[in-house]
Amino acid sequence: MVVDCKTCPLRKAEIFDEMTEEEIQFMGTFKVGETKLDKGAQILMEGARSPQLFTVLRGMGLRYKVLPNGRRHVVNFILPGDFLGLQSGVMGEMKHSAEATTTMTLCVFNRSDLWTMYRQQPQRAYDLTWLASVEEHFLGEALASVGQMDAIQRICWGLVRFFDRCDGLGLVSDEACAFPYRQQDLADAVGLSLVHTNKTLQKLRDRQVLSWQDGTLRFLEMDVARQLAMMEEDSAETRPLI
Amino acid sequence: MVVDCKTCPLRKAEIFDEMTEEEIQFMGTFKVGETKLDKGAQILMEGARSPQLFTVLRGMGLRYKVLPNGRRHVVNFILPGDFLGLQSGVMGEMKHSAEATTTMTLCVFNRSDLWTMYRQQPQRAYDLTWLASVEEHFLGEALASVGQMDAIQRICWGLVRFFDRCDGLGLVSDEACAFPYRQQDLADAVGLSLVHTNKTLQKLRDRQVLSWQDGTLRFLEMDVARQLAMMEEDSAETRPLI
DNA sequence: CGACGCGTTGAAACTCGTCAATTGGTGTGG
DNA sequence: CCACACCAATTGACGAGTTTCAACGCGTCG
Repeated sequence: MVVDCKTCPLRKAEIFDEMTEEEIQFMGTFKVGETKLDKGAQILMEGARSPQLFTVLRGMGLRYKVLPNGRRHVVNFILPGDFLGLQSGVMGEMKHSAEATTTMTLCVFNRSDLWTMYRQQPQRAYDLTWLASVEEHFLGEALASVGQMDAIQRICWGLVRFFDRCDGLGLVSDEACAFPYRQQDLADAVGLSLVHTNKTLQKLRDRQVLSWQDGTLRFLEMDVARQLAMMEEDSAETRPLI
Repeated sequence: MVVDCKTCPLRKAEIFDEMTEEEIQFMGTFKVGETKLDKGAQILMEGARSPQLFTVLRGMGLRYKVLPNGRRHVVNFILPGDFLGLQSGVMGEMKHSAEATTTMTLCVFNRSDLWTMYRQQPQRAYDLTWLASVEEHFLGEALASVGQMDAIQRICWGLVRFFDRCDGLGLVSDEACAFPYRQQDLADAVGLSLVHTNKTLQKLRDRQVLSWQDGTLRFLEMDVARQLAMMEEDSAETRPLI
């Protein structure tokens, strides 16, 4: 039942870089197993020193931080191909938590092998830095979005961003993609209250910009949504897959 | 006039990891020169493909993004020891701009030597990933702060964070540190309007939590400020210096 | 001297958060 | 099979927090 890296279905997605035979070979030895998680399960906990790193093979989840006052901020949505635990890998402990929103399957790697990778596979090491940089870039955009936009713009931004990521992974069919989260999750991601998020979604539905029901997200007027979100057309740059 | 890596004054700061002789040696060959910038000068421009990377030797600045609607978000304040241009180094182009707030001196590296570093100095490569991870961590905190806190909390968060960074660099003396920015910069960093930032600062002054005048920041009640910012005591973890 | 940048202040308008109550769907136990 | 609890989505009302507009003071610079 375990997926062999050689035939990993994720690599087919257009968003990922090509990999050499040698790299695939190496990833095969790096991977030590798979984990299957039920929906709602915790993947990582803030402050934990997990000895393991993961790549999401199937399913969706979310990363979040909980503030001392009890409020939660959703840092990002987790999609297939995402690499989890890099912070604990290099910094010693996780700086945020992660949980499964749907059932998920994760490829498991040993943190202790990370250093081997840096010595023996400089290209893969470079890719890891790349990933961290991409994440930094994303968080920078999220920060600008939450800091400078109003409710409608932020909601559009969050949903368009999610849609584009799904698109790159080939998860969009018929102009629609799965969005298995609750309104509360979206609210915590863009820094709005649940009630206001709900009312803003209502406006976007009324204006025929998008629809979201039964866990399915669909943009009826993508160009309007992009304009509201102040995002360019998805650039379709490729990125590494670990 | 050019500082030799062997005698780099920055390395003395307690916040930075110890470096081996070999690493210092390598950095000496990696460094190709220095640049001095006047206040207000652009360091990096969003979208640019700079062939150079920098480490801040002296001075302060800020990183920011400009949104299509003209609004600006200050992503972070730039302090000595910060490494600039990693995104353009690994991803091809900068995802934000940076400018000097005071006069600055930068160590200059060639982007083309980065790959050599990955092949020959895995420890330094690892450090680069660490840096990107730290930055990601910081942005995650900023995101949670801007997304979930009110004005007083956000302002405290931004200023305490800055103060702690200065502290780690040995830039705090007499309980005070330099803060050479405008209120507008702080406002753009925490996602508030200039006017409201001003009034919130007034409250913090009235409550005797902090003072900020003539470019000098001082906390009169640091524990109150930390509580408002919902931050723990500064953990004094060390980090690599590139 | 006048222009300009930055900090400051007051008032009005508005966005957004909180409180409260309702609906519909789902699962569980009697 | 129904009663009940529970969760997510929804809606209305109200008030707090923030933004925007406008004006003024102060210092610097040409």
